Amino acid sequence: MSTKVSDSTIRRLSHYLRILETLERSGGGTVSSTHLAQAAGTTAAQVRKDLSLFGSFGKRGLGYQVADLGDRIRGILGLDRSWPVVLVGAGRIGSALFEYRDFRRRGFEIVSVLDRDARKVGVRWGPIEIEDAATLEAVIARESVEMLILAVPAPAAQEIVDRAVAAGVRGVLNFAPVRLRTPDGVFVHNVNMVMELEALSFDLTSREHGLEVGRGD
Amino acid sequence: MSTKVSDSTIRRLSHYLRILETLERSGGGTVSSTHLAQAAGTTAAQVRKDLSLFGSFGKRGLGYQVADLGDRIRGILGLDRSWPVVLVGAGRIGSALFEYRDFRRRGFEIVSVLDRDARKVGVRWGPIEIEDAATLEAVIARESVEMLILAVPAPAAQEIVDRAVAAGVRGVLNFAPVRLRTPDGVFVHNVNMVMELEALSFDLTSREHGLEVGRGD
DNA sequence: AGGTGTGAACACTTTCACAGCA
DNA sequence: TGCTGTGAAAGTGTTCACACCT
Repeated sequence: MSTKVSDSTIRRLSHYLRILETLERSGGGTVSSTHLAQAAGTTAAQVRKDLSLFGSFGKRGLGYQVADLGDRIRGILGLDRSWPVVLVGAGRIGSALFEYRDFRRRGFEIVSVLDRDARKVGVRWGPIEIEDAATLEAVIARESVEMLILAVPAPAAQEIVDRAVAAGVRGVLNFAPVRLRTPDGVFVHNVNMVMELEALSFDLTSREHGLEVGRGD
Repeated sequence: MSTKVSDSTIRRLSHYLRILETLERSGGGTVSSTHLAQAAGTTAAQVRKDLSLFGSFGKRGLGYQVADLGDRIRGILGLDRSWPVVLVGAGRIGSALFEYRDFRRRGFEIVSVLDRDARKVGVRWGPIEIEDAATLEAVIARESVEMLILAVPAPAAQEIVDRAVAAGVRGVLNFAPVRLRTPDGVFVHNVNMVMELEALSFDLTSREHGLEVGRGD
């Protein structure tokens, strides 16, 4: 029960959860791995393998209880609680993230926004007032924050992370296009939109040159 | 030369390219796979394997010519051209993406922004005027666009994609939290920020329960 | 010596196929 | 019968180790 769990499995669990929540809203009942797989764009065997890494949640012949499975996955992912998050960087991306409703809906609450720019410090964003990035450590302590969203320019990113980690942060969602160095026990997930467009560019380019991938006609 | 190339390889190529461009700016010369690997956070063997999928770009005993390797990777990724892109959705995320400088820097140019909301249509964003989403097909034809950035609410996403694909779009960067259905030959890459936070939540939660991962002390 | 290119070994992930319970 | 849970097989991706070129 404490073996290595792959990143893809976690992403799929997150996806299953989204589907289960839709089902919860429209009544509940039970789902089969086949149904979940179809909705998530994977296979029934994959769904069962993913879940079986954490326990036996279904009933043979019946499937999974929608509400129960939802609870289980929330438990696995650590979503049966609320996560206070600090956002560093009040630029365009930071602002979009701050307004992003789905974060709060899932229990991630941005409790403080910091920026280095003196012209931004003090500005109100809804219920929050932008604070000086110099006070990062104090804010992390004050809010007991373990997660940080980093939306600052690349050159500033590493310094902020170093300070945040020293102040107790253990997880970072990084939007800056740099590979951050962190000690063991600190987790970084990167969102790099340029990289995604480049992957798309590759897909379109290779197809043009005529790869196999198949259309058939 | 036309074998299957994994997604991870493409992402790493994109990363190598970023490093090479930094090196280009600071003089050029040559790099070894070891050096590249270190900067990209991977292994020398991995770098060589990745590159060898596309050809032999290095000189034994010497390494890779920085400028040349950059050109090669740009060629592989299809970045030796400019890509016109249509952005659908002029909300918070759309706006942040529109202002995102790194897109243009890499040859992705947002040539048109569309929105369904009549109050947004006609609004100027710098050199561009927001157009009505109803004209999607016309815009795609007019601008000869093959790539779409989707930043609309989840319920609207599938319809936009269907229409865009029918009008000739072959690649979509999707920010809506839904699995899009597309025909063969159309590529979709998803950016799901909630999913990333949930993965972080899992990381932090599992560590708390005491997994192996190792800190040692 | 120094560093690439690559087959072979290894590790990890996904799929298969079926035993077993409701 | 229907659908889960899971070992075993197949498939993918990564690392090793070394021949070979400069």
